[in-house]
Amino acid sequence: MSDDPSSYPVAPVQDVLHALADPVRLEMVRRLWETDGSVQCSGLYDGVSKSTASHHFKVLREAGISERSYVDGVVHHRLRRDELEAALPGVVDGIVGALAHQPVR
Amino acid sequence: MSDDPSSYPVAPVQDVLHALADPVRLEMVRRLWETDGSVQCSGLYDGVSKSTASHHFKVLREAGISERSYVDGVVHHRLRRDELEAALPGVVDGIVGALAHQPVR
DNA sequence: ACCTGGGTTCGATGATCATCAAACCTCGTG
DNA sequence: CACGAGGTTTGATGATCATCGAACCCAGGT
Repeated sequence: MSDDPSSYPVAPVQDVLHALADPVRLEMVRRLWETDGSVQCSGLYDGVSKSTASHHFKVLREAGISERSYVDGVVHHRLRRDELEAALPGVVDGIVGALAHQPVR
Repeated sequence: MSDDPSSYPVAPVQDVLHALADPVRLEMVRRLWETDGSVQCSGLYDGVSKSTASHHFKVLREAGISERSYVDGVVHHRLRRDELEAALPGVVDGIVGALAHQPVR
């Protein structure tokens, strides 16, 4: 019912960093990263409630990191790779890459 | 007085991101970035008190981002470029690069 | 010894934020 | 229409954290 857009321009670096500096959101981004295309909400988190997850999706969206779409009446998310790469070349790539080499938290 | 080390290993990605996701610290890193070598504390911030700055230095140090040294009885800081590049290739580079292209906050 | 300049630590305060449950919305299907 | 599955919004709560002043420490100089 809200009329907030399904995507925003990539926010200033600082806001993007803030969006990524949370374990739940970082994991969401990690899962989005390894999926080309879009994923259903429910597949992007565990360990937190639906409402908390929804909050995190909003933060990611408003930072211009992810984008929402409706597929078969169900909400999907995808990573805005190209826009991110244009605004912050190498950054998300490097972050997700480093995530792969370190113990899960 | 404290006996905390002058440098730490680069922390997990998430902690590094948290350390960078603050305007004061990000500016400190930006200034360190454009200086090869070490800088005196006082040259790395403005707009906050000494105690606040000291707090931010500690966060950066504990995340393994910067390193402390004593030159002429005065505290200096330098960016741990190589260690950061090894742990998070392209990340700090990309962040500071993006900072240059966006309005100051 | 006294001061001063440059940093740090402590304690307190206010702001931000992650989290949840409950109510709500919106489809699609029986 | 009623119901349920999947998300969102709201309001409240507790935790984290940025910020400051004040006290402190540690050199150098006078």
